[in-house]
Amino acid sequence: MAPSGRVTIRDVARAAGVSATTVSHVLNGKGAVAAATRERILRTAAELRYQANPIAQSLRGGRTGVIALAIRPLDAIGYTLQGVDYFVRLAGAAATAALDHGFGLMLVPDLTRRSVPAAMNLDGGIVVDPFVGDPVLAELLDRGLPVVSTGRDPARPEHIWWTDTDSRAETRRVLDLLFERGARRVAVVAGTDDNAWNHDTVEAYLSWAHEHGQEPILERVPEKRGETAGAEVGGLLLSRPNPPDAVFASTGRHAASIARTAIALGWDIPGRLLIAAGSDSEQTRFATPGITALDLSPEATGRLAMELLLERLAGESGSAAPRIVPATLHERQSTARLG
Amino acid sequence: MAPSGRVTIRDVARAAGVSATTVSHVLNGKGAVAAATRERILRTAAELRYQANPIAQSLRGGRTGVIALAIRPLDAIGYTLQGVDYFVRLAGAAATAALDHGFGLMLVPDLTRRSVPAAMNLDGGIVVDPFVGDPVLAELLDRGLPVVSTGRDPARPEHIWWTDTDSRAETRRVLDLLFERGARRVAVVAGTDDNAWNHDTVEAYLSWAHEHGQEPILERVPEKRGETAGAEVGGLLLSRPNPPDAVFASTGRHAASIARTAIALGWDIPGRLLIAAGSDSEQTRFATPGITALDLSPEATGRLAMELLLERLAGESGSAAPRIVPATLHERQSTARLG
DNA sequence: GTCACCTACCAAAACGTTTTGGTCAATCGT
DNA sequence: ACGATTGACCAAAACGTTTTGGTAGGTGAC
Repeated sequence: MAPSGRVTIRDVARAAGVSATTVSHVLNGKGAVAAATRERILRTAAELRYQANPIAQSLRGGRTGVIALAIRPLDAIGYTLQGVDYFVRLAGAAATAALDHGFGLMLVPDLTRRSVPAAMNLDGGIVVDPFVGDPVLAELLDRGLPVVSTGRDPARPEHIWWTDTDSRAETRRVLDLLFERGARRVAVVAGTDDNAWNHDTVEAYLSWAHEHGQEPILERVPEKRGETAGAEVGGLLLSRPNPPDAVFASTGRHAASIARTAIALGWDIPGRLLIAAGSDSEQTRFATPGITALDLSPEATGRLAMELLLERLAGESGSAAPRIVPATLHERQSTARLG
Repeated sequence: MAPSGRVTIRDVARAAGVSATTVSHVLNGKGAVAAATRERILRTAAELRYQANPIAQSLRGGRTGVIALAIRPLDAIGYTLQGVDYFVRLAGAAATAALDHGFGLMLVPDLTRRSVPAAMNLDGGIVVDPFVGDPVLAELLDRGLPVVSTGRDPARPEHIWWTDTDSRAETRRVLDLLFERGARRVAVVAGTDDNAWNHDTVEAYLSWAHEHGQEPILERVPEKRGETAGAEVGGLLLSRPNPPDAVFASTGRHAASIARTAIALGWDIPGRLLIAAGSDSEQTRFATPGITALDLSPEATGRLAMELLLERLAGESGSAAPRIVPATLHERQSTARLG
C-alpha cells in the first residue's frame, strides 16, 4: 500500500502480477486483455478495496466532475425567503440528476462579489434566472465553460443553451382563464427583478390587454418585499376609481398577500375579485381561499437543464436547445367565478 | 504555453528565467527568494495570466477544497416543500462561508441511495438534522472524513462535532411565555422525523408539563404532511372534552394550519387559544394573526457549522464543540394574551 | 521463409503542481 | 584562515492516474 495509506493502482498491479497499464485497461474496459487476467485483476482490486483516485483521474483527463449552480435571485437578496420552494425543488432535482451521472453540483453564491476560490475548477455551470446582462453568466462563459441557464438572458440572444417554461404562453393561459371566468378588468402585479420571466410576463400581458380592448393595469413590486408590499399594492389597486375585477400576480407570495388584503377590505374572492399567481408556492396552496397558480415544474426545469449540460459535456451537440418545460395550471377556489 | 492551451508554472518559470520551484515558492510565499526575483516572477505571472491548476494542487496536496452538504430531512421527502426556507437560509450561509475560505459546497442528495460518483472526493461534510443512527452521517464518517452536523445524532454520542440551538431550553422558553400569558393547558404538536430536534422538543415538553402539574397533550404529525395534517390534528385537539388553551407546534407550517383550523372552528386567537411555533417560517409571519415563533437562526447555524469544519481541517482542534446557537423569539399577535 | 497481422502485455511519458534534498557562493564567528 | 551558517536558487521526485508507443510471440497467407 502507498505510504498515504491509500490503495493505488500499482498495489493492485503488484498483487495481480501485472503492470499498472493492464489494471487501468481492465478497469476502464479499454485495451485487449485475456479473460483470465481480467478476472484475476478484478478480483484482486475488489479484495484490496481499490478505489480510483478521482483527483488523479481529473489531472490526467482534465475534468473534475463538478458543476456550478448559481441561483441569481437568491444572490440578490442573500438567500433569505422569497419564492424559495421553487429554488429548493429546482436545486434538488438538478443535484440528483448530476449525481446520477457521476457529477456533483456545487453551490456558488455570487461569483462576482467574492474572489473565486482557487480550490475549485469546474466542468460547467447552471445559472438560474439570470438577470439581463448577467455578470455571473458572463463570468462563467468567459472562463470558457459550457453553461446552461434556466430562463434566458435577453441581453445575450446568442446564448441558446437554456431551459424554461414558455412564460408568455403560460401567462396568456392564466389571463384567458380569468377572462373566461368573467373578468373584464385584469390587473397584473409583476416583480422588479430584471430578468426574462418578468419581461415576458409584462409583455404577454400588455399585448393580451390590447387584444382584449382593455387598458392595462400594471404594478411592479420588488420580489424581496413579498409580504408587506403585497398589502400596499393590493390596497392601491382596490381603491382605484375603477378597480380591477381580477389580479394576476407573478409570485405566489404577492398573490397571497394581495388576496389577504382584499379580504380584509371586504372584497369577496372569488365573488367580486379573482386572484391568480404565476408561480405556485406554499402561499397559494395555503391561502384561504386556495389561489389558482401555475406550477412551473421546477423539478423538470432543473433536471432538463442538467441533462442539457451533461449532453453538451458528452459532446452530443445535436440536441435541440432551448428546451421548453410545460407548466401545470392548478385551478383553485380563487378563480371559481365572478358574481 | 502548454499544448493544452493552459499557462503552466513552467511557462512562467521560462519567461521569468527561473525554475518552476522558485515560481512555486514565490506564489506560495514559502522559500527564500530575492526581492527583485520575486517581483519579476509576480509580474510575469500576472502578464501571462497564470492561474494555478487546482487539480494538480489537489493531487499533490491531497485536498480538493470540496465539502459535502447533506440535508437529511429533504432527502427523506425528495426536496419538495416542508420548512424549506430554513434549509435555504442555512445552505446559503454555509456555501458563503465555504467560499470565503476558498472551499466549495457540494449538494449531495442521499449518498446511501445512489452510488457515490467516482468523480468526487471530499475534504469534509456537513449533515443537516441527521436522523437517529443516520446512515449518511455514518457513510461520511466511514470514509474517514471530518464531519460536522447541524443537530446531533443521538445514537452517536461520541460524535461531538455539531452545532445546534439548545432545543430543550428554547422549547421551555416558549412554553414559559405561553404560561405567562395565561395558558394552563398547553398542547404540543411535534414532527415525526426521528431526529434530535423532535426528541428534545418532546422531552422538554414532558418535563415542563410535569413541573407545571399539567397532564401532557402531545400529538405527532409527519413533517411532510404539513398543510392537511395540521387541520386534522387541530380539529382533534379542539374537539377534546377538555381542550387546550394553547398549542405549541414545532414547525411553522403546522402552527399556521392549526391556527387556521381553529379560527374556522370559531376559536378566537389569542383570546381563547394561544399559538406558537418552534421554527419561524413564511407561514408564521404570513398568517393572520401573526404567529409567535422561534427564529432558529439558520444562517448562524450554517455558518458556524462550516467554520467548525474548516477549523478542524486547518488542524485547530482546540476549539470547543458542540457549539450552541441562540434562537430569537419573535412575539406576534397569536400569543398576546388569553381572555 | 517471410511478410503482415493479430493478441497480450508493459515501460515510460504525461497531466501540473509542491516538496525534498540538494549545490554554490557569500557571510560570519573565532 | 577555516569551518559553520545563511541566502538564493534548482533538479528531480512525488502525487495516482491514463495514454502513447512500443515489444514479443503466435498465426495465417502467399
